[in-house]
Amino acid sequence: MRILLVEDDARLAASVGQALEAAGFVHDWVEDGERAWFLGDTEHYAAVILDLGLPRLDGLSVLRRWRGAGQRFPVLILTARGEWSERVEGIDAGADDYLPKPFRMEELLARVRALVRRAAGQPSPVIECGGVRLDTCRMTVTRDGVPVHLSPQEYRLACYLMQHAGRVVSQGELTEQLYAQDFERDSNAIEVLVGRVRRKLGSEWIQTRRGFGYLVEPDAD
Amino acid sequence: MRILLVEDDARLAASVGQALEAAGFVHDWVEDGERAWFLGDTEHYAAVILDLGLPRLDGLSVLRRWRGAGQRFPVLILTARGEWSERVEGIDAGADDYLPKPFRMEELLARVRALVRRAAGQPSPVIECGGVRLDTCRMTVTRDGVPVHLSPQEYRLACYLMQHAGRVVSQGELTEQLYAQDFERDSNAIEVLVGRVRRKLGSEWIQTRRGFGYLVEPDAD
DNA sequence: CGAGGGTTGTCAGCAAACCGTCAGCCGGGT
DNA sequence: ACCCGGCTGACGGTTTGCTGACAACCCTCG
Repeated sequence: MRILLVEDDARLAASVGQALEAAGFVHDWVEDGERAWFLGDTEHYAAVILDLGLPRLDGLSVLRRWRGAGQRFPVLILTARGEWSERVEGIDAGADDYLPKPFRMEELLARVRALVRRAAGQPSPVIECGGVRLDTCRMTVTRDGVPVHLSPQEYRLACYLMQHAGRVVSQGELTEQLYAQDFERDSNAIEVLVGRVRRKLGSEWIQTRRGFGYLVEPDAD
Repeated sequence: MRILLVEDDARLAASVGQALEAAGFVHDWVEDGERAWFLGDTEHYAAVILDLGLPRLDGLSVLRRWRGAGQRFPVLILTARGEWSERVEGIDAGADDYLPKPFRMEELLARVRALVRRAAGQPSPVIECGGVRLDTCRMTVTRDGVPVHLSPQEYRLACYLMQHAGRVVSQGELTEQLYAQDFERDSNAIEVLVGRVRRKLGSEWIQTRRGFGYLVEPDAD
């Protein structure tokens, strides 16, 4: 689950980044609007955390450019003061959520989780597919009611596949979501990871669509 | 666009209702959690505005019940105090957004608009022609309900023909679609491919227009 | 500081699937 | 009958994905 963090205050960015990693997200951090615009336009993020006061290119302008270019990823806006007119402006510019500084790190994480979930069309924090239940708040996984221990990377893979259950997810997409941008392209790390998750959650749980990617079936509903 | 408003303060409900109507929404108003739960489960809403402090059945419980029952509509939570732990709890219970009282009516409307916009559905990813059903998300194909396995290239061919059902598609066009530009011109690869697909999906399914190309019939509708 | 356990990417070997090629066949239109 | 466009079965080189072993790395604990 890859997040773009746009924040020029290095200290704040560091603590947010740390919290994101601890919560199981991978993140890229940029400090100015120009670079944010470029990355948002070229990479594929599950969500963006966007500070409004930025050097070089203002946050709202970046957001409008993204939306103008058809980018759909959810955006959470951070700003120093909770001026309500600014909130409306931000939301109408295409933001999906708004958080005034100062904020509790827990709240930021909850909102990011909610955004990612919602963008994946999955409003509940507990996802269930084929006997596997994943609680995104507690970061726990059970299979047929039995707790299963997944390593962080395994958890991220299972989580992403479940959030996109019913859709084939390519290796490239997984690589983008699970690793930072400078990861070596032709590695079989994903295959190995899939193998490890299969061993824990059942070999049939992740299906292979040869030549296209992987798929987990959603529960009927 | 129908909105469910769950709010026990009659005065506030009236002014929110008025604002919603002015913004072009139709709304139903209920005052207690029991009735809210019932309506949310039986009617179909574009979004729900949910107050947390409710008589008879608490707002968070209502939300959890809805989500437990698989209801997907976006929910915006209202609550009297901006207690951060409550926000986290609400969002993790499956809410899509959160607004502390007191709030500006404009901000509420902006958020509701954003929620409705985001929840708007996508077109169906399933194509069907002559008993063959192709799911572009799962990349699966069934014939008369029976799953059929197609290789990547076969899948692409079937997909392209179905997307252009009712039209004759030439071999040249198929070559352009399925292969890189430098593909050898006088190869019978397409013919072989068509043959393989026919064996799996029925020999009549792809018709030959000698000298022109291939054709699959669209379903009448 | 070092041992030990857990995590995760790399690598090599393997099995299966994939897919273009080819040669020969078929069948309809002139 | 003849020809040309299309069909088909067989073949094998290549690609793809899976797996076990291994090593680097990062913890924690003694």
